[in-house]
Amino acid sequence: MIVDSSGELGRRDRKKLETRAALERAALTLVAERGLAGVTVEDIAEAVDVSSRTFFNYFPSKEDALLGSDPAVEAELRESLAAAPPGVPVLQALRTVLLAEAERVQGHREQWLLRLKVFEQNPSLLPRLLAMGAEAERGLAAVVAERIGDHPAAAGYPELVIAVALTAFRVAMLRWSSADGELADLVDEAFAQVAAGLPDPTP
Amino acid sequence: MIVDSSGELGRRDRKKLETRAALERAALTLVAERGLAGVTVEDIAEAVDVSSRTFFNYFPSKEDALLGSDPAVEAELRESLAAAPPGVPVLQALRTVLLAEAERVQGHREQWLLRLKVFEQNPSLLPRLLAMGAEAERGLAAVVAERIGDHPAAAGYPELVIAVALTAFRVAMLRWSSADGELADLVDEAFAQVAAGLPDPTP
DNA sequence: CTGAAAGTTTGCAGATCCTGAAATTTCTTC
DNA sequence: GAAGAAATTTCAGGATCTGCAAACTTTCAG
Repeated sequence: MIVDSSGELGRRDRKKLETRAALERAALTLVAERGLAGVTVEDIAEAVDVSSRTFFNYFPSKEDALLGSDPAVEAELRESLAAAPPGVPVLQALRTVLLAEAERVQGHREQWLLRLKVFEQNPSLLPRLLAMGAEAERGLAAVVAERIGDHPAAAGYPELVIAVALTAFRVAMLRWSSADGELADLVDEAFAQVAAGLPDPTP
Repeated sequence: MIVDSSGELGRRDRKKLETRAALERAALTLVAERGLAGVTVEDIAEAVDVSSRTFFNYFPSKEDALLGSDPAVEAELRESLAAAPPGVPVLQALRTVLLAEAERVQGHREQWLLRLKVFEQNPSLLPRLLAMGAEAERGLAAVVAERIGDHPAAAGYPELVIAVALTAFRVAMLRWSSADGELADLVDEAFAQVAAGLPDPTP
């Protein structure tokens, strides 16, 4: 990636990003229309007017084009978490970080709703959706371990708190996809329940 | 499935179960030896001396043979949960149910450790591992919804508590795979932390 | 402007995955 | 045993995905 002083990309990299985005868009819309099995990689490549070999230069599989996973986002989550002031409890820090992420997702509402719709209609994709979090988990758990220091009483805590936090986020997203409202509110609500120890809701 | 009065299976069904188990075993050991990419479906079928088409009669994909997922287990989890006495809080009921499940897993320690080793060495399988829980989630969430009744304050609670509980179980399993000890203890510990609202561990 | 370096796209060959359909074998039941 | 049900096999074929080398585009230095 070549970046000039003002943060602009060169033509080459702009084209790359555009191709990638176009492939994602095409994959999402086509699969939304015809279902996962009704769309071949060739169809997607065709729609963007590149060879199917090129598709595989960008995504390792058809499913991956639908995920919208972005290594840059992961890295940013890690950095945000690491940047939280020392006194803040881990769960609280995660809540803040993921609320910011929720705002971002909300910013691409259209695309995410389409994506979630595709996931609903093609349950075989759910694994990948969950795994998207899973990849991030290791890295985030390492940040938490760093943060709380290394002592026996904390064994397993980093993995657990990260896994639970991402789970809360995911559940909030699925809720958000089937009802109107602010994703951030749903995320916040989920964290509140987790922080309270998930007591039975009182009618 | 034909079951005679004493709960025994006929020859046909015994063979089916045996074939299925043999395919799982072969898949696990071969992949543990050579890695996921180093083993073809044909290799697995060959090792069990069936045609590769038969493999696909049992498992929809190579990965699925490694999962050890069992619809019967899911059903049992749902029933156990539904059978918990009315007064018990949901999280507590889940703890009990999953502790029992932990004992069961511990009973197949060898196979599960091999399986988890395979997962570690082939991260592309992690999605499926997570998804195994995901399939169960819907059903379990429905049981929880039934249990707590339907009121606005509880929106999203069933999905959240189930997702978190299964996450806790999964984290405990991963910990268990890399250290000796009782899985049940690790599960219990994880639930205790969740019930306490995941406070920072005190050094 | 020009040519070389670097990076991207493409076509192609080929292994593997997975599915449908029909033929064959194995098991159950009468 | 013979009929029928169920499982397995064989076969054909479409789709996924990878490696490789050729062709093309962009970048950049001179």
